[in-house]
Amino acid sequence: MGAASTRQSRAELAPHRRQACCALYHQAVELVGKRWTGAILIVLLDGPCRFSEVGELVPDLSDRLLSERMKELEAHGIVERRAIDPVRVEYALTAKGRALEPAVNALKAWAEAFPISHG
Amino acid sequence: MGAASTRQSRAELAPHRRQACCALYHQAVELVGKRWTGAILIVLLDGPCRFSEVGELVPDLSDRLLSERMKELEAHGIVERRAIDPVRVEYALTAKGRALEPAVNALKAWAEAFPISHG
DNA sequence: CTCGTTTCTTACTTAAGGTAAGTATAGGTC
DNA sequence: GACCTATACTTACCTTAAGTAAGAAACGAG
Repeated sequence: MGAASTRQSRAELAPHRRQACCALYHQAVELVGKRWTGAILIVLLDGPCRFSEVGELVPDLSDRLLSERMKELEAHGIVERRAIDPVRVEYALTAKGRALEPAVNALKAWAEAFPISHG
Repeated sequence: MGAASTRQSRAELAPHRRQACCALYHQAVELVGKRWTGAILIVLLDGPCRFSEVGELVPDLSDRLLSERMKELEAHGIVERRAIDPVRVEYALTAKGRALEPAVNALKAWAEAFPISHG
């Protein structure tokens, strides 16, 4: 509620001359764009994967964050958790998760066409 | 360098059975997916925009973060800063920035097809 | 039964984000 | 020409999220 005060007066003065940032898109980009989430998704788009396999395939991702991100993605119905036994767990994308493929591929194509310089 | 140690032994044991998360894509998703960046981009894709206009169109985005994100996007050659006079400034996407449109549209389509529940 | 592996969890430190206020420049008002 | 408002930031401070390290529970191998 804080930034609103900075902007409040302006927002009232500015009429709807232009489309405001769509709320659904905003929520999506804040979730999918969260740190590590994009990397986890591209790995899972290649097929179901064990916890530790995802960790191996995403450099510098710690167990703690991987566990946290997986829980978030599961809570949003993007990945499905399949416990083989209490020790072995497999994660797979749901239909909702697989529907992200075009977006991921488009971003990947952009990344390869316009590589980022330093990091 | 920290999480690497957690994973080091495993990474050595696991051969390249499956494609690892592509570095270029990873850098791109970490930049574009950064908080507020996606929202700023969708606003600028609609056309060049003043600093305060972007602020009006992205709810709850503070001046401080808008300034920070704009600097980052400019540093990566995604937006171009045009100072009309010392007080008035306009931001526009570069060709590299406009090339993000398919990715943004794909994510927007996903967001509208599979709305996110709570937030 | 001890050892190693896997999937987390808890406790703690550091980096990023959020809030509030201030700064510099320009233009307008009186 | 002192005073006010608007714009595009900047600085200082505090809170939340990310990163590090260590360990716990559930098996399976030997």
